[in-house]
Amino acid sequence: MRWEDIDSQVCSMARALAIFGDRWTLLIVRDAFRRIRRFSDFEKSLGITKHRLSDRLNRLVDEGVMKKALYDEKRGRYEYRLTQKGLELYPVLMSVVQWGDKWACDDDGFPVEFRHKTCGHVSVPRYVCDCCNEPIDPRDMQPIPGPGVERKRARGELVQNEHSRNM
Amino acid sequence: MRWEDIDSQVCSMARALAIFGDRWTLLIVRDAFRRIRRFSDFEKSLGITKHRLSDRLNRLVDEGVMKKALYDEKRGRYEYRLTQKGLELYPVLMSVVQWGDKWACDDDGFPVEFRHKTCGHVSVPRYVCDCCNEPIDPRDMQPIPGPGVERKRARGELVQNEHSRNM
DNA sequence: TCTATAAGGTTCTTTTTTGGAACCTATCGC
DNA sequence: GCGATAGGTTCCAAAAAAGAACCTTATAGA
Repeated sequence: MRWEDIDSQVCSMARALAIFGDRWTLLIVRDAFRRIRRFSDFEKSLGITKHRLSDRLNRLVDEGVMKKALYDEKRGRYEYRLTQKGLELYPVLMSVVQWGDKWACDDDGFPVEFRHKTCGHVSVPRYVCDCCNEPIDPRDMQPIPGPGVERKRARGELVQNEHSRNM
Repeated sequence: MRWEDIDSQVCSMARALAIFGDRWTLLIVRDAFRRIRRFSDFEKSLGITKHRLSDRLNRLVDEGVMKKALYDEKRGRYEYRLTQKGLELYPVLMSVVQWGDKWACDDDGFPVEFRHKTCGHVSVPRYVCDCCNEPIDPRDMQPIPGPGVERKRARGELVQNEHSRNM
């Protein structure tokens, strides 16, 4: 399968990764969360080539993850900012950072921690069930087909077992 | 910067993405969570070429995210299973899936939901502060340098402002 | 006025990485 | 013996990425 067809899978993960699952995109989003907004600042921060950066920023704008905002009318200069769609990538970034802190760290320890302004403490956010508030253990999560699968199945659009690859 | 040097950044995210931030790896891990274990089953599920799959599985084993387990001594056949390091990618996958459910969905709705066996309810896990249990808003999280940055800075190893790209 | 510089790109060329298909090897069931 | 199966490897063409050079407009400074 070509990567560009990956989002044809009935799988939210495949469709999400079609947008940000390449080499640089998530690092660009990371920088955007760090309030980097201008082309040249992304360039300096990432060490990415202009070509690639231009391409990735445009793609993020096309996908609605970032938006351009004019900041210099004379020269037609735009900043790149996260949209709501982009802001909601925060849990993705946070979980990647936490995993990296634990498993891809050098001997000096993790590079950064976070203070939760609301309560004032250094926080290590955790994933909990929105119902019982208990931390999630993968073995306790049982996948069940949602509407996106049931409706397609009712219309006979799914090949055998395709519903089983729908995480 | 070459992608293969990306993990030299003092950034947990860059170092994590150096391991699983390419096109296929996270989809392979997804399948592993779905109890797919054998080469040919990954191949069928993903539509990836053998070449690529072999390469990615070996890399995951090298990185300690998966391990090989002999299941047919005669033929020297191995299964690929997640290690603890791999199992702890669950929040990453889950947050990607949730984002995809919300933002990369077709009109039929999300393909899958999850029942939390512990409490018996359909659950949408969320990130909360481990201190005050409130849901996390990105704007409330203030990054502060951790030991991985402070120690390097004390040894004079950081160039100006490098600590500021350490998420 | 002339020149230099900066931002935000685009173009060109070379390397790397993919995708796709064909091929290989050992064992098993018949 | 004969085809099927699992788990690869090899080869080649196509796509994507890296690196450098170049372009355009505007503004700052000599």
